[in-house]
Amino acid sequence: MRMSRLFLRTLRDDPSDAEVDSHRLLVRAGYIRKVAAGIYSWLPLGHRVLRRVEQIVREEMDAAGAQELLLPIIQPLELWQRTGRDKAYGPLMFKLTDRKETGFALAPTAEEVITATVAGEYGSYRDLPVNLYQFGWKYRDELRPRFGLLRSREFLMKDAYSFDADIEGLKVSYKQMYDAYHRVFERCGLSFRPVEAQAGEIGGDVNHEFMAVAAVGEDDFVWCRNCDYAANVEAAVRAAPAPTAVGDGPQPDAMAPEHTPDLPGIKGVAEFLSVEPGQMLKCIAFDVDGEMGLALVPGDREVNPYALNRALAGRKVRLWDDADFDAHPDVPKGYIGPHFPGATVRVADPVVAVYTGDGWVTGANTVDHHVRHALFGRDFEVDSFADLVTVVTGDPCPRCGAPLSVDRGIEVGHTFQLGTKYSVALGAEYTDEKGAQHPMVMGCYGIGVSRVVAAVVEEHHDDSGLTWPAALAPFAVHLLSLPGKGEAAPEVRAAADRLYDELRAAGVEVLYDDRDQSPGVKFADADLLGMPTQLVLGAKGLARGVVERKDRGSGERDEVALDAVVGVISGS
RNA sequence: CGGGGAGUGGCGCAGUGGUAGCGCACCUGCUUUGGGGGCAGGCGGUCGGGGGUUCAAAUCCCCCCUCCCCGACCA
Repeated sequence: MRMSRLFLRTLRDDPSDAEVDSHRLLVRAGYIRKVAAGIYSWLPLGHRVLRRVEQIVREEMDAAGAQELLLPIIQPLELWQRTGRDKAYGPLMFKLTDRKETGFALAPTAEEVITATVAGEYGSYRDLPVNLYQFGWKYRDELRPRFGLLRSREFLMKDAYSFDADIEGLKVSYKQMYDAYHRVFERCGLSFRPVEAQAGEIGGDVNHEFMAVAAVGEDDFVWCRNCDYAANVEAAVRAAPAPTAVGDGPQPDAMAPEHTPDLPGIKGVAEFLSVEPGQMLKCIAFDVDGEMGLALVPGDREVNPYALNRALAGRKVRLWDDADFDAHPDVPKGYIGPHFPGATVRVADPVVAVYTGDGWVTGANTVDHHVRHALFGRDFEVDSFADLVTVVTGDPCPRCGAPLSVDRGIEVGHTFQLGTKYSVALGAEYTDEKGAQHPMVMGCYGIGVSRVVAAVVEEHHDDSGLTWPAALAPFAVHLLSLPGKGEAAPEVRAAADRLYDELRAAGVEVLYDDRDQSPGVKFADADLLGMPTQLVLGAKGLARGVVERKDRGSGERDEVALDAVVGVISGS
């Protein structure tokens, strides 16, 4: 492509509304333009990158045995009502009506359509398994679109759906997708981890989010650098310390009340009483089926609500908020102790039972008072122990014991074992060998194709601009001609034209800067646009029969003989 | 939706009641040519929209819209 003809305008200044590097650079380099909040146009260079990611995903999906199809973006609302998800999504869906007032939605995802489609075609165990996928624009009216392509209202998603006869089949289909995802993100040049995620309302046993490690990511996730353990913060656990029995060692003094005026916070009390926050016992009130419960954790830790829910499986658990405290003026917020008489359920982190020699500093159940020397087994009891705390960096890995890390990540893909929720609701059933009817067992698998582009930029850029991995670059080579105005100018121009033609004839995709611009402009644009290899042909080089080559990523330069460069670049 | 901020030419910005400006980009000419050169000339803006105050509004008042940030939310 000749740059003189390319639809491109680079910006010298950063766009004022871009907060993150991927957004800033993709706009500045002329890859995308904003049309509305969270809605972008993909200009020619950006479009080529998007198509590259798409093609990588397509190849891996096909290799994994999935079949590509294309589902509609406009979907009848009636279909969503049959699964109840019109309400679950609510205002997140873009809705519209046709001239007959029939309701439609712009696809936020496609479980309903694909399940209805399969239900209409297949009905025998002989048909299964089948895995279908598409690349489709998805629409979600996010409360707050932000970070450019990272959280947009319109985005390109690869969504795949597997249909199996039973759970065992689903697990096979799931593994194929899981492995394919690894290959996709490796080929895209991302540093990523699949993390075990909290099973959401969709249900299903296994659920992975593929997180690209990035400081601007919106999700925290926990992972072990020593083994393969990785998990969403909500689902993450740590190796729990073993409780030691009461009475190991000398008993501390009896509980001693201390006056701690106007100090409802852990930090203030710890300073006031000259103890570490970790020596304090935090008692968090929650509601469980209308009863009051207490979650007991060390003062320097946070209660993980999801872990609390797991600990009380089967019961409805909700942490108290301000309204609950307002409704119970007898409960001394900020001064609750583990022995608070109003609580009927007590769940403690295992650390609470560990003998500390001096007991815990905790609330005295009276406003403005705390106590010292609260001892588990003597001064208070609990109903059960559970791993309740939110994991932090340095906690021991539950599998190998090595220190865990908590990092930010961008969710570039997810895989779900769905089960039969959609097949039951939409009648996707099959007849088995004996003539009995069963709902198909489904999985769904998404990759945010446009989000991958942004995630790759977050990982592959520098101060000067983009530094594309070869697999995603719009062009493999950026050829710059520097003819100058000297006598050699026509020769340089002709030699660059010839090189451009020869490279293309050899199958190399090349962006050719044939513009009548100063060298500085061409260099700056080449670095900004970020093709992996730059070839510079100027008068001096031509006189010596060489082209200068620069590797954009490393910045390394060398010279290649003009008559050898096509072979070197094309690898032939 | 709550809180904060901003809408002035394609991009970045200045302009607090009195003739709409600057840099970049774009066009013309000259000059320069290995890291966003210089000189000269030029095109381009109902100052987000509507209403109001005033002799006079980008500027003050009211309403609305859009965009950005923090939060809540998020398969």
